[in-house]
Amino acid sequence: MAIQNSDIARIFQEMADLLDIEGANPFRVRAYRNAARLLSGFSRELSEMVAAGEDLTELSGIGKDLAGKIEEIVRTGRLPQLEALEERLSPDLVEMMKLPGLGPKRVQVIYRRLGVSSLGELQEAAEKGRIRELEGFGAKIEAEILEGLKEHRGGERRLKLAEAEKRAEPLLRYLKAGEGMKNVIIAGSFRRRQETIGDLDILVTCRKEARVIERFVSYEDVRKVLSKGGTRSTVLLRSGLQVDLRVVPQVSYGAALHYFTGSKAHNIAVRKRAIQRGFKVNEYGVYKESKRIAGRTEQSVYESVGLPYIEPELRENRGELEAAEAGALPRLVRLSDIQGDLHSHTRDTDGQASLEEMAEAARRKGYAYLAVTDHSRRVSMAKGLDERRLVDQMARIDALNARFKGFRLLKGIEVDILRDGSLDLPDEILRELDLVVASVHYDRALSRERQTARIIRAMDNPCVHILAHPTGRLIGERPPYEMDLEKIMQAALERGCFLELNACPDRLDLDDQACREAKGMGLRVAVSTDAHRASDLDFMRFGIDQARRGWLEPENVLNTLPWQSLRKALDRR
DNA sequence: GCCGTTTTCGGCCCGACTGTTTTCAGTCG
Repeated sequence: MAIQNSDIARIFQEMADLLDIEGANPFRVRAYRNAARLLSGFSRELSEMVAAGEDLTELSGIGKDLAGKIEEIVRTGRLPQLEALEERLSPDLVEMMKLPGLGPKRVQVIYRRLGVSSLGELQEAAEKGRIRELEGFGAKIEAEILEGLKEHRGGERRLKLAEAEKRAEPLLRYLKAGEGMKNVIIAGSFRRRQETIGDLDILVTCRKEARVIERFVSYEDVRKVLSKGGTRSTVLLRSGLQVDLRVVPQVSYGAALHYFTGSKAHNIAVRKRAIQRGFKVNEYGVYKESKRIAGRTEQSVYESVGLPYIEPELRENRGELEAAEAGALPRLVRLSDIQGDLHSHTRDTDGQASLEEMAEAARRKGYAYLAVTDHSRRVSMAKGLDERRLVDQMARIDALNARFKGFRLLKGIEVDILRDGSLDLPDEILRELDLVVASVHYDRALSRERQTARIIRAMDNPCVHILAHPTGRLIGERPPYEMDLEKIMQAALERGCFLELNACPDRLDLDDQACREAKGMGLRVAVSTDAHRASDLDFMRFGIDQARRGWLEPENVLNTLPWQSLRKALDRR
């Protein structure tokens, strides 16, 4: 198994943490952290770039030294410098740094003075009251460490965006109902529409700052107030979700919104531009000397650094500033561009609504079409359709369509890709359908080579139009199966097939990086909900969020096409 | 360790809050 970018990123991250604890030059530490962040979100595999002899120092943040280390890791899977550091210190110290209240400096003191090098020893030292005796420590920090160790066992977890929305809505309603509240908005990764959320960052403008904070900490769902100041507070909700709230004056709203939306990397890049122009950007505004020259709106912040407005979904420092500079920002696809949904299920298999109910729900959305793509027979658990039942469903769809004007149900199937890459239903019947979506549900554990070959073989069949949930991942639960996605994308492009961005918030498969890669090679993506009930059609907006994070424009999305154009696009002959 | 329309040295994003101090260091985002 080749070294993946995430492996290299993890090694650099650990290097950074251990160097930090050791007291190394903080900028050297930052260089490792920057590199780790860069690599973890990088769409091409470094191992392939190394194999191709490409110059890694072309990447911003990677110099001669780090390029050499990357090559070494790709070649050997190891980094001797990290092993030497682990030898000198202890890999457990990295875990310690994740506890609240413990950063590199305090971990260093605990390690040096008490000889504590594991979480178990840390717990013992804290319980014996030895932490509080250390200089710069006290009873509070000691208690916090014990508390943190308890939480740590639960493991850190990020909420899926859809779950975060459910928790955020009542809190937002509660805050907005307060007296004198102007703007109340969730910033952070939530606003950037990242697929998972670590915490919520809420921004409020209001004249009476103290009142906002008071109202916030007295929300009924607050389990613990972690910090509380004049303009900022952090609480832990009963669900375990951490929420930060900041209050800023109205004149700073845009600057604060920009600041707290992030990402951190994007903000740093914007601030660097400001410095080059002799300005300073912080959460209160853009300043020349001590005079505020912008900050009421986000637009004004970008203008001050000579850029057009950049949509939150793009703010990851993955080239959006350069694109903005060049006037080449994408016109991101919007929910209103979507003409229909190309993946849905009914009661005939494992869905919960009838054909008619699904059609009505799609019509209410103003769609021009909805593809009914129930499972094929192999998925017996879901009562997958055989030929006879599929023919029966097709007849019922024809009957329904006769009643509709300006809308049609598309006759389709989600046909299983069998172990050898053949399809679960014969071509004769697949040819009769408007749309064939193919997907993998079984034999997920094949080798990378076999899985890739299997999927490409399925697309060799000219009946197949769309590869559904291409990587099979379930966010936070199941990793993608081993496969060469780039090769599959290339194969799809050559064959006139499309890949799906499954909009179900548990999947969001393809992810943002893959979408961007598809766009780069001219491969269109179908954003589909995989709805199993009428209300699931609303998942479309999560798909659109992810598509926007992947820089997709309307013309990169298959189902922005009206039916007649879509029909032509699906024609593989 | 990286980087360069103030370049190969000397910088590197910035402010709030907390706990432990008695003016500040460490952590966090």
